[in-house]
Amino acid sequence: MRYSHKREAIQEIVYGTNSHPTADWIFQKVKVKIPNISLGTVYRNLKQLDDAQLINTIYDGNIARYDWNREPHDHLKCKICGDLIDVQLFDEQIRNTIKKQYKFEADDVLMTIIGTCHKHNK
Amino acid sequence: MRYSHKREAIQEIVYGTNSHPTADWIFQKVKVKIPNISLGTVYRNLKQLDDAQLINTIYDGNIARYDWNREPHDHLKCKICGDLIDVQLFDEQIRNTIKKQYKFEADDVLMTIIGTCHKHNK
DNA sequence: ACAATAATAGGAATTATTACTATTTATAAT
DNA sequence: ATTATAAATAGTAATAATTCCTATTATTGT
Repeated sequence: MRYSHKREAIQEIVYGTNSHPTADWIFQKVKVKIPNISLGTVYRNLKQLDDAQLINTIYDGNIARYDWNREPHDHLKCKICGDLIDVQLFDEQIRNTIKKQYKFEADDVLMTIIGTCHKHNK
Repeated sequence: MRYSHKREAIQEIVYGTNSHPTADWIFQKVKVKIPNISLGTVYRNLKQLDDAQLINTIYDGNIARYDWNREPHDHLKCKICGDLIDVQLFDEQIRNTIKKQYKFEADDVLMTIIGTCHKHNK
């Protein structure tokens, strides 16, 4: 993968937020610094960064979000405000159980817990 | 929700497969029985059936799939053949841990394990 | 400096899904 | 049974997210 000024800028933006941004959000941000960048370039580079294991792609409903956090982790999704919150659950335990119980070679455990976050406590 | 011949046919199709079909797959199937049905009708009725808790919507990457199985369960997704396999994991345990550890009122635990299914064993 | 080729802009194409509107249909009231 | 009502529908347009295409530009090895 050859160096590119634009890919670097895109990566910096993903690394600079905890908000699990969408491609379009990243596009809006990067456009401020590099006005002539195109949305296609953002998508292409996000894919390359994902392939290179530099970022992570999360599917939230039917929209892709991007995450700098490469550690195995899970998400709490608040059904009220839509926030995605990072949490660490029992990854290794689950992986091993699955392998034994279901004869399935597990690479990755994707877990999203839908509910209501603490901001909305009555 | 008023009775509809088409909704009944759509529901029967979802209930008649374990393949977690997409809206378009369902549309192709129902069209054989009811040739003048439209894709919009399929989407509208799938949404109504989901709202009425008669079926379940699963987001697989960024495509919606539908499932008759309303029991809390999880999925193994084979990265080679794309199959989604139903499994039962530790739902209650996870739900309770999350509630205590993260102050998050969990309604639903969505878990997908990415890996390689037994069909592809070398 | 230059050649090879990856990266890009800009826009078209694609895919999944939702929205709109005139017409049809289920069903409740007469 | 007839009629009134509002939900359901077909057919199509619109939208949203993403990918594809092609002529041009930029990076990098020599």
